[in-house]
Amino acid sequence: MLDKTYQPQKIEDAIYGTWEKAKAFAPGAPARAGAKPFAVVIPPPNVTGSLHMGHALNNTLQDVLVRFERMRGRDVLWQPGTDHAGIATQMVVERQLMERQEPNRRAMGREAFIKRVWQWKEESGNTIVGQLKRLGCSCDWSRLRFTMDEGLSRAVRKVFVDLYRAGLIYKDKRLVNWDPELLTAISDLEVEQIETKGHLWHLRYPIEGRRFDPSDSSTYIVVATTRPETMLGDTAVAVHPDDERYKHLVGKHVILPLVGRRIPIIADEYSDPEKGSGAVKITPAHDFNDFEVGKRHGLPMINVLSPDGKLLLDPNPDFVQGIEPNPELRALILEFNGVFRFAARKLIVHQLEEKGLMEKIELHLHTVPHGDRSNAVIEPRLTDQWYVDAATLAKPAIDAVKRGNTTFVPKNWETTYFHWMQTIQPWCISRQLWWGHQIPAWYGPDGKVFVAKDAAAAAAEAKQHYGKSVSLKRDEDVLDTWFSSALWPFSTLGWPDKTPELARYYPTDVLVTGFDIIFFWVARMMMMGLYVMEEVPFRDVYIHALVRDEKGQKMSKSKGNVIDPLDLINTYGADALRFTLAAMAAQGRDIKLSSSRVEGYRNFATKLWNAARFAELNNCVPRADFDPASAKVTLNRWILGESERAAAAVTEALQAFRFNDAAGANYHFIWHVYCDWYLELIKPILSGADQDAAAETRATAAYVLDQALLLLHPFMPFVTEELWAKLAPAEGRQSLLLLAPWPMHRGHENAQADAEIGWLIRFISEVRSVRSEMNVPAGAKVPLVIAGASEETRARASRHEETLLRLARLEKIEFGASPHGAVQIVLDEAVLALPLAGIIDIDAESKRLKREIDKVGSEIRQLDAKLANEKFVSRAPEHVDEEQRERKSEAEAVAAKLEQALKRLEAAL
RNA sequence: GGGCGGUUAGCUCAGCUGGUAGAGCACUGUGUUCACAUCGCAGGGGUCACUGGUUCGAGUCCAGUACCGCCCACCA
Repeated sequence: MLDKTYQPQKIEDAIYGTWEKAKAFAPGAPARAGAKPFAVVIPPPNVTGSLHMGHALNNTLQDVLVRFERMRGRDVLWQPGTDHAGIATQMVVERQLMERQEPNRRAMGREAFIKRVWQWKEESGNTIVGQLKRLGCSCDWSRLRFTMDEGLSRAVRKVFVDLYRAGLIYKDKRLVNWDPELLTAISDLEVEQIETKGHLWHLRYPIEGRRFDPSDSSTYIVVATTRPETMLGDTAVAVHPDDERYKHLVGKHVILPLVGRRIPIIADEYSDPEKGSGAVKITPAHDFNDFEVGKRHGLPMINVLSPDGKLLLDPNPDFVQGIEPNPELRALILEFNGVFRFAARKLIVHQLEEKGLMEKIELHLHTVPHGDRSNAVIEPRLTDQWYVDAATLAKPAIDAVKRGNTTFVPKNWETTYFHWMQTIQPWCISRQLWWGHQIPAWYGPDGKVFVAKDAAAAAAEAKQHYGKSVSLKRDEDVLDTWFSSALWPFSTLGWPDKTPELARYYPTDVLVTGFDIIFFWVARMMMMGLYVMEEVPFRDVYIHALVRDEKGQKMSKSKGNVIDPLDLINTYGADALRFTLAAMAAQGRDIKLSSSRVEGYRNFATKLWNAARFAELNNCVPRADFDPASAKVTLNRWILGESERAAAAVTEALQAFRFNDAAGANYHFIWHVYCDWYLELIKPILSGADQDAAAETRATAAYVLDQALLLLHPFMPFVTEELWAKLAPAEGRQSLLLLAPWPMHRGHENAQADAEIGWLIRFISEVRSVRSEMNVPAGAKVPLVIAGASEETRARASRHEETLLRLARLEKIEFGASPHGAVQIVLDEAVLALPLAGIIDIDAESKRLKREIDKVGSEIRQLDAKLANEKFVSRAPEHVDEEQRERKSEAEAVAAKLEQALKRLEAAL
């Protein structure tokens, strides 16, 4: 016996255990040897992570697709795994060390630290795997991979070496985005531009050879800057070549304040006469634009900041270029050195003000680059780093999407993809971290680099190069986490080995991911997949929304607005959460999740549960010998057709990634068709005298419930699997629902049955509606007279008499003339009359009829206008025209009947 | 500065290729009929942001306007 209500907590774990025990998620079952493969790689969550709403959405959608295709007979591989998430993980462990007051990373040394991270990973790294299971994900966990597994690491090294040899990875000294807190370079994508209220300082740079006088503007040139502290590294002032204000100064020099360095005034088109003062200070070592200007003009590049963002003025020839070191300068260096960059800003502004070198200070709104992990202000910094020639790799990746080898859903994301790929910059892949794939590059005594798959290979190369064995030093840096993620679709399948899985499941079928990582991940998988495998990594990319809170805010711990999916699972069950997310997946950009929605779908699961309970109580058991095509009872023929239509709708929607439509079709069919109507309508049959009809109905009810479980399973796997098992299964029926075959179209629709049951439903609805409107007590049974009934109506009414009596709460049904003082309902050709004189208010009924007449009347007027319009008649397609005419004649018939009804009523007065 | 998206019932949102505006929640009335009160039945509520255009016909296509949001970009 089923419990009275569905309690997900009681069964979910057990159900999942059953699936795992049956190894039901594993691909390659003998039964599917000839089947077409269907492969999906999971976007690997960070090992540091726990399940958040974004994961819940992402993995629900994948699981829906995967379960759908598995049921459709495909040989499904859903490849799971986790990502080592370099910076994030390293930060977590470092924080842990700090909290426990243990020696920090540097104190314990690289080897010990990495060991510690691994230890942490083993202990708590896979919590998210358990959480994905709670969500119901049917990944093949036996194939769980981690980006730092030996196999995947080997793939990383091989790709690095191959790209290096092809000239597509190279080392370069240029400005990078430097995070002064994490002490590493980061890629452009990891920089967030944050709008900040700042200042624009207008500095006076004295012109060489003219005695500086604050009141004489010809003795100096004004430069505007948002970063006065970098002036210590200035090596030029640039003006636009066509700027008449400054033309005469080009070629002259200024004396850099405080420092005393002599720097040129140069003409460069980078300088924008509209901005600031029109003259701009050039600091090639601390600004991306200035770096380019510096290269064009051969300017020195003077670094004035330490890696951690403190002033660092080395009194070496670089810094003092063009000046003799002098006591004053030495004093300045002593004062400035080691001052943190923001304090240095104040210090320098103050000193300039004192010397009359500050023209003015304006408030200024501008964007300031921040590290997305540390949130520290990023410093452009001149360093040696490794780069991927992304522009070259991007070309085939662009073409593949243009040719349609990979398709984005929704399509408009392709625009975003193209735009970024076409303007792609070199990808900085080295990170000054410890946790990650150490770069397979070794340096000889003279600094020559040897890139090889391992130390031995590098040593061999070096030996050949130097003619003797030398000791090599390995590059200390690790690779950007996304480098290994980019290989995910093939590295998880065993590449570089030629595994059977690689041959069978690459390219994968669909990638499901959020739009926030199109650049980070999707684009890079495209580039690497095409380069390494010479084939796109996936055919479709389904881009889903971000989940936000009820107010549309991005969920974040600091805002405290995080909804934990596990809380929702605990309260409402995994099925309810999954169904909610699928039902809301249509939204283009974001999903505002509210728990009332989840609660509503929990109720839906309960509804289904109770429908199953009804089936159980009424002995509706699936029968192996039941043939839907042989059903005779109209009601059964109708629901079989409805079931077919629902199956078609769900199938079609899922094929088109229209998750919300698929969920909606299920919801509507199960609740509003099967429960609201079918189960109510069959009650009289089940308790009726016709044993054959009752038996057929029991079998049909069970069969259609099975169909519903099948169709709903991808969305609500737990409750459906549980019910599948509990409803005494028919022989030969697949014992696990998740492996059962998806409903196929068999053509059970029957127009006659649809018409008859449609009539029945309208009959009941109309009577109920009028009863309610007329305030007829719900419990009161009233007689009903059908006037003007056709033969068909008479037949239908007698066939369904018991049902009508029960559901419309009627005392009896008679045929004849509409009695006086009755409430009258127009139903097709007939009039349903409820003789309620004495119970109801004749006046109110008269008003009701008049309202109805008005409504139909205005519809007729509208249709008339349309049909009288010559243009409509001549230009609208025939079927539309016909439809309108038909609608009009129907409306006119109804109007006539209503008029008659009103007359009869008034006659009674 | 570019690009993209949003504006539909009190709230959160559906509405694919243009042809009588939908769902969930909330609300109102009513009901303890033997699956379900996590429920049933009935109902109220929308000039689909605004302006113009295309069309026989526009929530749906086009142009523009106004707010809101996101992404990208080196703007001193």
